[in-house]
Amino acid sequence: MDRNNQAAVLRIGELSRRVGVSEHVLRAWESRYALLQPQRSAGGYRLYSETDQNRVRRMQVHLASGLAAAQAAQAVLAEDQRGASAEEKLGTIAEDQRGTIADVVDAAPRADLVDSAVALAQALDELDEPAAQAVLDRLLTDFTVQTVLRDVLLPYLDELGARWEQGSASVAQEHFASHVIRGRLAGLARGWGNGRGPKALLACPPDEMHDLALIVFGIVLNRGGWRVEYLGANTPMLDMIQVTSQTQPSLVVMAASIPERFEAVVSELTQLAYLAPLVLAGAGATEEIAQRAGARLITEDPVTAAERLIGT
Amino acid sequence: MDRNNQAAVLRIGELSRRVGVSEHVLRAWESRYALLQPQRSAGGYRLYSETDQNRVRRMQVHLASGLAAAQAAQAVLAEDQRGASAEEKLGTIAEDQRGTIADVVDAAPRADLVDSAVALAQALDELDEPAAQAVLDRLLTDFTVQTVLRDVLLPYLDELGARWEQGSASVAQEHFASHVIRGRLAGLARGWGNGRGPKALLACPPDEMHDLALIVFGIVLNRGGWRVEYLGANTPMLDMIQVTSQTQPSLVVMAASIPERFEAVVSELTQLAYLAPLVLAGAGATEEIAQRAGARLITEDPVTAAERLIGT
DNA sequence: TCCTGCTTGTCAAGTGTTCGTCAAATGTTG
DNA sequence: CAACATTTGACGAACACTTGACAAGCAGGA
Repeated sequence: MDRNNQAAVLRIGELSRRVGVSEHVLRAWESRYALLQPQRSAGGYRLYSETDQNRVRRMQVHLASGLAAAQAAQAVLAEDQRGASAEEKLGTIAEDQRGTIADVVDAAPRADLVDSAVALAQALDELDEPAAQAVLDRLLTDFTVQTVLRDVLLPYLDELGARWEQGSASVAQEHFASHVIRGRLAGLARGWGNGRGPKALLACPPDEMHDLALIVFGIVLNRGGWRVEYLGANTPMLDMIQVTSQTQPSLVVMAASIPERFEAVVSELTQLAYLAPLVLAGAGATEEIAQRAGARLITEDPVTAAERLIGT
Repeated sequence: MDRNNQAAVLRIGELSRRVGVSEHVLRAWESRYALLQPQRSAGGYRLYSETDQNRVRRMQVHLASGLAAAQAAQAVLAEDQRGASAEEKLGTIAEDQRGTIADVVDAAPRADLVDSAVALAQALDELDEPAAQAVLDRLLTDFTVQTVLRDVLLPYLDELGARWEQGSASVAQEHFASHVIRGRLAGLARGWGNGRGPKALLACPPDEMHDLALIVFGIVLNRGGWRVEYLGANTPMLDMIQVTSQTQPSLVVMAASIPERFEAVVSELTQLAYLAPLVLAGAGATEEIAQRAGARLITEDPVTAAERLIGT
């Protein structure tokens, strides 16, 4: 609604910086596929709006999912035709919901998954919570939790992280998306301490703030019958050691996004590995550190790793 | 309000010094983009007001975010057009603040509430997630959401914070409790961007990490029909300003636990207050800062404050 | 297997625009 | 009188535009 009549204020250089696509390519996409139709300044400079920025983002999603440029652009334009505004999007999705009641295991075709992934990325980028929740509702009725986590949420988080590093995602977008996703994950995690299966203790080492993938791991583990005890991001090693010796979990999992987080506490990790089987995970987990600490290593994505652990 | 008819007293040199923009550039922005329309002294000297100074500041914000000068100026002027309406709304909100306490009907006797609060604290302290969830389930069926938030969760969080400061709560306990509570709150917050009521933008200033009370505030606001847009802890002021000017909320609420968080960004808060009615909340919100920033103040607990705002 | 043709990202050259900066000559303030 | 401002006009670096071409990658066919 409020977002419809947007000011066209971005010149090509800035847009290029924000989305990480070269100016040449932006112009090529415009002339070859009519992906963008920027306004022009008095002197003939292209002026892009937020909508244009968004189109480019969706273009990138499609490219990443393997489409050729021409088809990716076509898909973006087709999406726009179906209703660019978030409100309309929500309506469309709501209507669609009566069709498929989801025959247990991923009955819906793969294409729907990609569509939804794109719609989710768009809604989150636009800070549109209702649309994002609607897409997530849809996903969780149409597909298994594992599929949604592995093929939609984790890839989106990776992509967001990458955009964040290159400066093309704003802090606001990152916070907003994290909050929405964290909320959904919390819902899936509810009661994961319950049950009679083996118990896993999950946490991130000091200064590590990214715990979403670890929560995903815990959720899948729990669905396989495990009990989960969760201490979250940035947990002091002293607490880890105390809690471990107190509650005696069958497994301790620590995740970090960069090796430095583990390296800073190798000696404590070693102690911890004495108290319970220890697994290091995340992009920060290296063979070398695991060996030094006497721990095991997880290199796959959290969902696959957890499934392996529960023997599915 | 007091911003409309301001004394125009700054000569160009002084303004230049204050905002760190050369006199040449100030004149260029005036002639090229009509960013400023200073009054003139008898002899033809430019005389600027606080409003002009503010405009320059916002111009700088947009430049810093990568816009070209012409577009940055265009954005500032567009904001001004809407700024007026935001001022009016602030008056409306002030009127709505008549006192109504609304102790809604709670089915179960008060004693049960206290019992449950104690049981919850115990379960959380013992890292017993199933027990904590069970108590929360019970509470939420027996009492209103508002009551649970105001009389159980918020007091527990306060107490935990206090124990934390004096060192009698472990990091593990603090993390665990935060995670469980955050998960429940996220469930209650689901879909809070939905609806047709006025929209509130919620966030914490840079370096402020405690956002649970702010989420509580948003939940109660949403139950009163408001839409909530949530950016969470540690949000850069640049993002606040951008999102505010983009989405035009009826109200912006920022919360911090200590005054330093606000002090560090007073000038940005002032800019923000110009874009939309601004409210400061939390233990860090002081009368003095609110006045300097041109913001309002919330001193009560989040639940009561939100109820007041929605006129319950 | 090689060839062919299409797609798509990249580059260059030459021209035009934007915007901060500067200078010169003149006037105002206190 | 010193310090401060005014206007006009112009300059150059950074930025952007268009046109046209080129090469890597990849499909399909002989």
